[in-house]
Amino acid sequence: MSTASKTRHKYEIVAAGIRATIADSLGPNDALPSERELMEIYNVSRMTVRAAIARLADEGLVYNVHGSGTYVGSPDLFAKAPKLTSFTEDMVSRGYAPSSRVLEVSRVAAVAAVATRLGLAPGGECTKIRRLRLADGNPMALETVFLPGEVLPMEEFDAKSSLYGQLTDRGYEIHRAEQEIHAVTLDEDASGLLAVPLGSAALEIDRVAVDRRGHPVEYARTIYRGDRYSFQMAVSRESGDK
Amino acid sequence: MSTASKTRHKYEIVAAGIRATIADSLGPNDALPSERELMEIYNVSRMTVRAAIARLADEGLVYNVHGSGTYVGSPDLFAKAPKLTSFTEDMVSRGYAPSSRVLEVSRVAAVAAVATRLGLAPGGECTKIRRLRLADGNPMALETVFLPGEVLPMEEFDAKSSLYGQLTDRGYEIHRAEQEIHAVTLDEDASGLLAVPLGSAALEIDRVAVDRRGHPVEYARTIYRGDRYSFQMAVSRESGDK
DNA sequence: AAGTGGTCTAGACCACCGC
DNA sequence: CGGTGGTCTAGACCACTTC
Repeated sequence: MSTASKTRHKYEIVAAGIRATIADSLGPNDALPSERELMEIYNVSRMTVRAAIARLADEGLVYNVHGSGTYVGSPDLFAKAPKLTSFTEDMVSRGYAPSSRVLEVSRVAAVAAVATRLGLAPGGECTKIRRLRLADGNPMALETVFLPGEVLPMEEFDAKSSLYGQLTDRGYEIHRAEQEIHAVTLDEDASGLLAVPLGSAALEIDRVAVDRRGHPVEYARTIYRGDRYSFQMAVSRESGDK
Repeated sequence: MSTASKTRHKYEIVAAGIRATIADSLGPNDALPSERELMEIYNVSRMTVRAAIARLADEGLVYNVHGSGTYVGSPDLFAKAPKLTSFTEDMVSRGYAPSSRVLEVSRVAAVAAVATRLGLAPGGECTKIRRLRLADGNPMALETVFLPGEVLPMEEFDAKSSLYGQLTDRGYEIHRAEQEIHAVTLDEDASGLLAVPLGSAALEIDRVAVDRRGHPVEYARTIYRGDRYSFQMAVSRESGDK
């Protein structure tokens, strides 16, 4: 209730209003008022209504049926659109209390695999941060992050605050990322840190994050305990050209 | 070249034109003509130009910078938007020749886990299809699909043609899905079929696919060999409410 | 036939970027 | 400051669904 009043744009106001209507009085697959009705309700033009609905549809909250109407989506499919989140954000959204134990902060020369992903010359300077990530105090993941030296020199890293926040403050706002998800079995080192048996299954997520202009900002390799973590996402058919 | 001429809408024509321009003469991070220039080039209104650009931006082909311009995206991030694909489509896009060996087709009563996901009453009738999926003739994945009985009775299943195609033909077009990705270790049965050692790591992808109205059409559990398969996707920040 | 969402026009002003 | 994308209006016609 009484959400932030930071709604600058009209379509945000309309979207918030529709959200509230759904929460108050609509269930899955119920029809929303028609776009023309919404125009009158919110006293805006149709394009503004459509911008608001498009936003909600992106989230999976509603869906359109041409010639019929706009409907409330199924609750299972809410808010699962693949989104780029930090470990902290991810854990909070899952209902865990996140914390960290820093294992290593160092300045290293990029090996080929890292240099390629970060667009650096081989041997280029980068900052390496290795952290054990905890959820509700128990090991959840083992994360190794590489950042180009100029993005965040190791001396400037503050282990106590959000890495993404620090990057944003320094003018490197992450915009999108490419991720690759593998299944791996844990070696002695990783299984010890994650407190699971040697040979346990784990999800390894490799991520190259870039800023709005496509310049690499971060290469992160995170190994999640297979028994505690699964990756969830909603996908839709046709997002491509056809 | 000389793509299909089925471009009914103006924004599709504009999008195709921009695509061609990029392919012909632009590289990553080059600027597109401004929206107002594109209006004149294609003789359309600005909203139509923006609809075309929005489509291309969805695909990751271009990105906008407020106050500056629209630019060509980095090739690494092309066409990786998480998309709902069948195994066959997925393998083809990865450059493999897909094939299948049907292990089981049967009519079963839905156990609780299946009934819940498909929105059926417990014990409701459904069709179960279990297939070994091959890529270039070698085992890649083990797939178990459950379909509500009325969606596809087991007698009607044609092992030789695409399941998704059969569903579409019967009026059950899949629109979106929720997926959950786990890391697992393979038991004796699965490791034997997939031709890898017992205890190997594998990716298990559980998927509930629904039609445009949110009705479940398919529940599929697919176990991919960890040594051959990884899941790749591009994600962007902010797709949610803020 | 009536109502719905989908596309489209021809304008307008605002917010942001870079010189 | 001029140019860019972002939002917005007030209309219009088309394609589709529903009765």
